[in-house]
Amino acid sequence: MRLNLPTNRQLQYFIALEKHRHFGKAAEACFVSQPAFSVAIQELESLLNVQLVDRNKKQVTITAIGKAIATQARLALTDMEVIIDIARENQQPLSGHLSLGVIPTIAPFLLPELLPRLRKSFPKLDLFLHEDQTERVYELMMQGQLDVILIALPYRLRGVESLSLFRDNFHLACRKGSRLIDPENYVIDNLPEESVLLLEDGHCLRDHALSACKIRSLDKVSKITASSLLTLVQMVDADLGVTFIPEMALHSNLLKHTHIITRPLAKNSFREIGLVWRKGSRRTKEFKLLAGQIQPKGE
Amino acid sequence: MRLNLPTNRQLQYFIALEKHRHFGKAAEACFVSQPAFSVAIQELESLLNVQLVDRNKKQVTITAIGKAIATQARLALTDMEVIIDIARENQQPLSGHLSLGVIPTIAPFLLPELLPRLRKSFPKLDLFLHEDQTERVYELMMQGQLDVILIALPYRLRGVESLSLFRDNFHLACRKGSRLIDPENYVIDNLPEESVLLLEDGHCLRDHALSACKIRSLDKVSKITASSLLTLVQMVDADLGVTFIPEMALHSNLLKHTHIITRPLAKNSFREIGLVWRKGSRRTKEFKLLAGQIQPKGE
DNA sequence: AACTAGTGATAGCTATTTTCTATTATAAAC
DNA sequence: GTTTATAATAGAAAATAGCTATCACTAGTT
Repeated sequence: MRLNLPTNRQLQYFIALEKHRHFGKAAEACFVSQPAFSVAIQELESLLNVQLVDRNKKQVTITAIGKAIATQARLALTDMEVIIDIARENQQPLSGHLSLGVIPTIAPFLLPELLPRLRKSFPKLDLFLHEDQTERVYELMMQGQLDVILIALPYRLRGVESLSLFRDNFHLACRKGSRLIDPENYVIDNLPEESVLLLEDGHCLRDHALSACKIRSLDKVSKITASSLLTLVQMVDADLGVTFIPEMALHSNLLKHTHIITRPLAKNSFREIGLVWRKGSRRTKEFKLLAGQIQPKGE
Repeated sequence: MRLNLPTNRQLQYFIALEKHRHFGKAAEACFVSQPAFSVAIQELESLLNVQLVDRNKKQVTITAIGKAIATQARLALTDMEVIIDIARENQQPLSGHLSLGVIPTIAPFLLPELLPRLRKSFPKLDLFLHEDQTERVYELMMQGQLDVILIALPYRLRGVESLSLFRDNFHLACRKGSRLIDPENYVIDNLPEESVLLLEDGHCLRDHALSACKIRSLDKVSKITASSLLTLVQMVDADLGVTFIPEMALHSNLLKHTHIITRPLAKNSFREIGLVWRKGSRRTKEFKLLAGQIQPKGE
């Protein structure tokens, strides 16, 4: 029989193990159970007839030969990926599978317009969407689960390249005739205590809004938070407070059937919408092309 | 999910297809059925979303992109093999799996002594033996089915390296008191017609013996042939003819309980025993070590 | 010493993937 | 117009990979 080669799976698992030095964690990173992972590592060891890891001590140690093999394994897997790249380069750009992460404060405002346009311009594109907060889509991207993410900047990210698409200005939003504020003539710092409503922690919009409105004291911020823009708007409509809404949301029907009015903030009160991908990704060209398709809404 | 890579299997199949330009033959070379093979190629095409082969015409043609991918695939598989090599280099030489091909006119005379010696010196060696004629073991070796072969030289081979181990002299063998020949004083060319018995075609011993005895005319050679040395000896014992026996066979019990006597031929009447492997094999060192273990019998 | 937490291995079962045999479809050759 | 050669398809069987639950071992703790 032909010489038995290690499988990609076994090598991927082993490389994960070398990185995490922990079976359980490496297994998790590979999205398999720990037993399945352990078995795969054992298979690899028995196939190569070599001990790759020391499990003697409390901690996992990769043997010397294990390290050498991990290095070569990375090479082999990279070669495999190059096969994919060659195949993809041969195709039209933006065709085939592409997984895009979008944060919840962008998705409902940009996607309804973007998706039909993409479908029309790139009919062979098989888009997979994942909506989650910045931290989560970033992690998924770095793990290779997502190809590219559409998020709001600034955001502290490492190992990425990004393209800034456009500014998204913040607007003050309050109920018409609010007892809290006169929208035509107000000073943030004169707002009553706890009258600024924001999204709950984890949403970058919370931080961006805070930074945009240049609030001095967190006392102005309500302890009550909303878990979605929709809820937030409902709270403002009930005059429980005021908030700051990104411009792209204004052109949606988020504020329809409410008594909320909005006023622009100062010109430098904005978040930036950006497309972000892993540094050195082989699909950079495609991402730039994709970026060109993403326009601020309603202009 | 993590980016799906092509499997080694798919790449191996595709490389075979690129070589044979024929689904059925490539499948056979991979030791799978044609449907399984076809399915694997289709899987690869669908995974890469690229057409690798043109099946339009009567003949299979690899597309341009297919050729590029085949090249990269060979790279990737070589990397995989290097993993195996690294693992093996780390082990003792002559340990783990080794498949050895031996021809039938050597195996019964050298192996009974060789195998116990190997088992003792290299207890971790897991030897797989295959006995067949030179042409066949050579083919199996070139296909990667066998690592190394033990055969008689000279033999026309391409793409191999070899190590000559020792000379194996031919001896005349005839029944004691044969009516055909006086073993103490004979001339080959005076032998009666069809009195030289040889193995059937395909056995290299037939050609080596013919060349060793320097026979002038094929008229001396019997039309009756034997398919094994044992049969040949029985025929000589029945005084149906004479033959030429390699020295290693004399020290076996092949001639026990027969009335056959043997006489050395001229000094330059010999075949050479050699160990042969694929050119550039990464296990060359081991093969040379193995060669050192193979001794002429009974000296 | 017994207990607990942490970690990797093992067992038994299920789901998925791969392969096989048999058959079909299609195009060229006689 | 049949025959031949070749690859694709269907459906069952076999092999592989995965999961949950559990065990076994080690190191600290009580």
